[in-house]
Amino acid sequence: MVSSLRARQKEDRRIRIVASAKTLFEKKGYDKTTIENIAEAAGVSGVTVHNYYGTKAGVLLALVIESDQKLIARLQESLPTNADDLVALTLAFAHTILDHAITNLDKVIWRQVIAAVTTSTGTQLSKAYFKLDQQLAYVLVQRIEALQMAGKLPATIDPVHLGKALFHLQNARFIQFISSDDCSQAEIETRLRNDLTALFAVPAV
Amino acid sequence: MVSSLRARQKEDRRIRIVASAKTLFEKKGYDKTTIENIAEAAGVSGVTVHNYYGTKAGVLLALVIESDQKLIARLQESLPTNADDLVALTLAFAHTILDHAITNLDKVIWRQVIAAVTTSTGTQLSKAYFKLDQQLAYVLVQRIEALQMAGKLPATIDPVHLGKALFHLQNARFIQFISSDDCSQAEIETRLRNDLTALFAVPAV
DNA sequence: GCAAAAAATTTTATTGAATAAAAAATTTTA
DNA sequence: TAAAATTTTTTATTCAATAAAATTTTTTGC
Repeated sequence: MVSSLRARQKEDRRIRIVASAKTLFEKKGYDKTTIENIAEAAGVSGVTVHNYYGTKAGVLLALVIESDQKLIARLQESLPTNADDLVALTLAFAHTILDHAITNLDKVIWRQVIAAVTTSTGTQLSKAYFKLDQQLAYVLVQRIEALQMAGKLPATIDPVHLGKALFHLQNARFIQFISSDDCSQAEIETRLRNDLTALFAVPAV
Repeated sequence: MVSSLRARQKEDRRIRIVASAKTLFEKKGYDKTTIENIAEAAGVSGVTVHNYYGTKAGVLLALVIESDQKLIARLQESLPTNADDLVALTLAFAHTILDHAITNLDKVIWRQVIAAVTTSTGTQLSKAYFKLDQQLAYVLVQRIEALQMAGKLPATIDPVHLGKALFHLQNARFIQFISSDDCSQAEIETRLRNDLTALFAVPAV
């Protein structure tokens, strides 16, 4: 048997639960959507939703993981391999991420995502999320390597260290972006630019 | 009246609630401590705890804000004004913060703090928390200014931008530290050092 | 093809967070 | 000291989360 009836049914339910949740979160908002609402829309019992995803935030995380996989694909093809410099590259990277985030979910929901990821350390879903974060960072690392190959960065720099540092900085600004209702995308990109300008002006010891 | 009886009683209750919560969180852990437990220990009703702090996480936040005020004081006197270079300064800054964090609360509780801060955007408590974060960042800015005055940093650099960037990076690593049970303080400090070394090796455009 | 075994879902029940409204108690103030 | 104002407590409800028992459905062995 390639995949048992049971496995197919399970997969089916997973898909229905996540799809129903996405629709409801968008329509009613995260807080006003109950597990029971999701369960009803998906045609399962509330306890089944818990059995599958543990918590309401777990369902949200599953949904974000799906969307993040698309983001990585988008970054891998759209992020230029021949950027002029590191500032331009990092800003393009951040721009794509912010853009993707805000077109998919609103800030209130993203806050729940951050909260869910930090509190549910150790679970399958949070591990999957962190893995995607690593993949995201690695896209940047690859472009930095290309930049270095093109002679636009000193050969002494470790691209992995640099990529991770820039990713963390971008991520910190991302969290700041979603944490405040009145912080525009343009504003956060300006701040990131200021970060980079200041950091790169520091001479190596 | 300097302070009415009512105001004094209110302040008294606040103190009792936060103190009881701290004791209980340490003894039983955050999850196993109920609002009712805290209320009982503080000699008030459960609803009063809600009226005062909104949520259980709100009580935790109040407790962290207290502790963070001490941290700022500690940093202001102990963080050297005559550091050798920016790497040493930033690492000393991070070290003090990590040290303070881990001696006051365990990682599991810190995760709840991060979650609470991100989800409760707009509340009094989260505003107070962000304000302390700013003060923390400003301590670093001041030391960077001193470094610049001493001729150890180019005069063209904006100390505010640089300080904020470094604070965000430090904060990102702090969150990574508390997000994993098997990530030592030494390990995170090494990572931060790698971040800084890589970033400062990038030439200005 | 059928019956026993295995697996998964649903039902049922409980705890605790969060919130709202009414009731009760206490402090203020006139 | 009595009325007014404020605050806490009581009471009640919704929903997340979890556990255990009961039920249904799929597998598997014959």
